Amino acid sequence: MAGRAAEPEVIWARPERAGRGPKPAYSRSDIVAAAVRAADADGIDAVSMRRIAADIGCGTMSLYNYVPRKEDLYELMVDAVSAEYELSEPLGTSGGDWRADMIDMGRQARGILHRHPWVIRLMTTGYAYGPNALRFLEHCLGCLDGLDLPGGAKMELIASVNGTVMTIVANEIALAERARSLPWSGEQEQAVRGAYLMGQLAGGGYPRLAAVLATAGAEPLDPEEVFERTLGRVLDSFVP
Amino acid sequence: MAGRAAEPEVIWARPERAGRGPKPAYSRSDIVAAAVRAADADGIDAVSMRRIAADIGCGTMSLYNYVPRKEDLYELMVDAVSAEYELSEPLGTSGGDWRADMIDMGRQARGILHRHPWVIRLMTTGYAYGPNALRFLEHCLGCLDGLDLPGGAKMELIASVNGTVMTIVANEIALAERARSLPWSGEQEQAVRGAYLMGQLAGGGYPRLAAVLATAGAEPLDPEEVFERTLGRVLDSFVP
DNA sequence: CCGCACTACGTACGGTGTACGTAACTACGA
DNA sequence: TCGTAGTTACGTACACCGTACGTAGTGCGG
Repeated sequence: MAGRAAEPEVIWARPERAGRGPKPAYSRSDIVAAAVRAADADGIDAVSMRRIAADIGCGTMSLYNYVPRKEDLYELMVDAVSAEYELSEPLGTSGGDWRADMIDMGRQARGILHRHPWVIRLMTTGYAYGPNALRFLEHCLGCLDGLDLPGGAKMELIASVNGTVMTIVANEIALAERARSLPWSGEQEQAVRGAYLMGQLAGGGYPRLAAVLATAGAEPLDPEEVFERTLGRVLDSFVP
Repeated sequence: MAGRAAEPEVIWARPERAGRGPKPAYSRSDIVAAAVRAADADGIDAVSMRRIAADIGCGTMSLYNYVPRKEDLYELMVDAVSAEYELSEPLGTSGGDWRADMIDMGRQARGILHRHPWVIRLMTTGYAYGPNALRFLEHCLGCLDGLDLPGGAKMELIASVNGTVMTIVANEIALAERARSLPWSGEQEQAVRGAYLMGQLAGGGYPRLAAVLATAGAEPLDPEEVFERTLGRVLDSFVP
């Protein structure tokens, strides 16, 4: 019997190497790195077991010795990417300014999500408790050490910052990511959708929306500015 | 030549019925309704062209006369579901209290997302400008009519409310949705993951996290309470 | 009334995740 | 020390996916 039974398990609790058989020719991190590379280059849908196996240079089914199911590979990918956080030790980089620390975390998260847009799709499907996620949480709690807030509220603050960053970046990259799976270019898509929207607005059925987009939509707003402002608002909402 | 060329187009601009040939046997809304039913019942991954065709009672490829690509079907599904908003006419239900109106919108959004959890996956991939989305935006702007805020800020407020609701509900249903694609039950999954987490916390590597979860995690917190509190914070962050 | 755009549908292609069987190899228990 | 159990690698096969393409029939616009 080759594969182990389909018992409930968590990938993090599964040892990478069992003591018995021949030495594995590859490693779990090789596989995850290849998957991340593929997703960065061609989107999450391009991550297939066959492609990764080809990249690594092994047979497709050999991967299942390292990763029991593709879902687990996703989970490993998300955690691998959250290793990119630079978590200054032992506390925040600002020497006690929790607000600056959380803004730094938000900016870092934004950078990570821009480098790996597929993370958004994966994270909305659930997993967020790998080793690196735990280190991240612990670090954030450390930054909030001096803050006079109950523990639950601190967790909510961290979750709000993360969630806000994710939705903002999701908006920022929506068009670009969507264009990846389309048979035409992103510019064409934007043009066609813009034309449709303008046509609808010209119809007069949405007067307020038309007014807002006519004035505010005249010059496109700076993404950095929106990001900083929104993040600031989130923090203010916890400690005004 | 049967299919039309792969030119950039938006599903909303494509007329459902062209004047020339025989009367279509089905309708776009039939197909979308079947897709929504399938997604509600078995998750978004269960929505396949073959299954919908079987539900409808037609050949698989006939669907492509109504929906050029599956992505467009997704877009139609999202908009179909946003028709479930009850948008009181002509303004908010509260006679000028924008705060109550936006809270109502948030609660309705939460209900919709709980009824159709797959919407979260689809919306993070982009499309949000179908007819019902436009009606929703226009309505929200109407609710904010009396509010002294620039148009851009109003749009940010609406986006923040929507984004917040989405991330909250994503967390609320993460486990349940994840369990759908697993070969074991959600309870087993939760048990195994909880055990792993407890083991990690017991290791002493995450003292602050362990402390927070030990006190705050003793009795599980009420989702309604978290939702209302978070939503309130978002509104406060715009107009304190 | 003719022609053509449109409908419906079957077949087929290239892709997916992964169950299962086989053969080689190694570390442990006796 | 040696047999054997468990692990590794990998090929084959299955069921499913989206959809390109071809064909036949239908009914409106010129």
